[in-house]
Amino acid sequence: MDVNELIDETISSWGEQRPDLDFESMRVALGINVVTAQYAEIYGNLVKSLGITLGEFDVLATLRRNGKRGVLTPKEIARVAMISPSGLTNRLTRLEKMGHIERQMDPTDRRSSLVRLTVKGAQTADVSIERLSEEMNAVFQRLNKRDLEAFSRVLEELLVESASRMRRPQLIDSVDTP
Amino acid sequence: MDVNELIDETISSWGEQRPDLDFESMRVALGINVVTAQYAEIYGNLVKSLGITLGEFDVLATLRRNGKRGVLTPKEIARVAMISPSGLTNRLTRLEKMGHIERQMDPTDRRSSLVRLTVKGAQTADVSIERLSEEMNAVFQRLNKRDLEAFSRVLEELLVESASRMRRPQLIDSVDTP
DNA sequence: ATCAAACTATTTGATGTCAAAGTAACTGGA
DNA sequence: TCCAGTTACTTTGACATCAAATAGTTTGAT
Repeated sequence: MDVNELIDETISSWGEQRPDLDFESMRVALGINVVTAQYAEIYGNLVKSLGITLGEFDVLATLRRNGKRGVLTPKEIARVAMISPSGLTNRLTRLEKMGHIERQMDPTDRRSSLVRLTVKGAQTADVSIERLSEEMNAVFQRLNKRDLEAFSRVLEELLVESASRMRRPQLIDSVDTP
Repeated sequence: MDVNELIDETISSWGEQRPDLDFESMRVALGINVVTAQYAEIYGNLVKSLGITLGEFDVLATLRRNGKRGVLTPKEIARVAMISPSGLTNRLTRLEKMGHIERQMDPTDRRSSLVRLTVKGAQTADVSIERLSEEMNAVFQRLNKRDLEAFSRVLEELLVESASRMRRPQLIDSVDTP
């Protein structure tokens, strides 16, 4: 069974079970989720053959965008790559073992360090971005230009909207816990 | 710094470093990723207060869509929820401990089992879907109807397109490995 | 009727992530 | 100068996930 049918089936069965609710937007929300998962796998496979994961590519790319031998602090990388400090430490450790980056002392702040791409790391980043951008362009150039513009507009609004809905209070109120 | 700016910055710095490549579609691809991550957090928080994760909700929802005391085999749940067999076993074990589901022997096939929602599980599924659909509708009703239609069209095409690009051969060809 | 192949769910082992605690270093007001 | 508070990264511990191996069951070809 095809993924679009799976989504259709989900929406229609919810409609039967809970006719009091409106599931119109859920179709879109489900679609976004599935699209993301599918392309994460596709893009992941493109860099897998270089021995890295998509998360590790993110780090290499962040450095590479800062120059051929890009240098950044872990803090800055974590901010741009939107990852937790501990997650970044692990990625850096793996990348260091693979010889893609080097960690140096920050001469101006001994708490901090400087992360630098090696030549190998820069090459890996370059090959990766070539493959990824080619794949992305191949996918998107097939789409209707006008629809794609509308798509981008909606994405931007969704991003802005999500920001305003992020931090909510969380209380434990399980259905059988008073 | 806002997420849209982060994406803009990423695209423009790639353009400087690799003017030979085309990053137009990458903006959209990045946007989809970030939108998904942000809403996963938002929706995750909505069910977190019920003591479950979004993945666990997926299982409860799959059962609930099959009836108030929905019954399905693990195999069928795994297919619809798009999760690995081992991942499902773990989710079922957690849900069983929480009292949301029961596992029974399948009388017609002793390799298999039947998973049934408890009353508590059905309640949790219902409260969850009410919150989630409300949140989704609140977000999407703000958007331009025509843009949203275009958005859905693009999503569908992306889903179809991804299917044809999924299974690719993978060889190790790291940049310094002959 | 037999048994090899296929199937279903679970276990195992490895990976990658995060939150929170820990370590070390910096900063600025008293 | 001192030191309380802040900052930067790492470590620890807990999870969730998957791929591969496993155990038990069913199926179908002979």
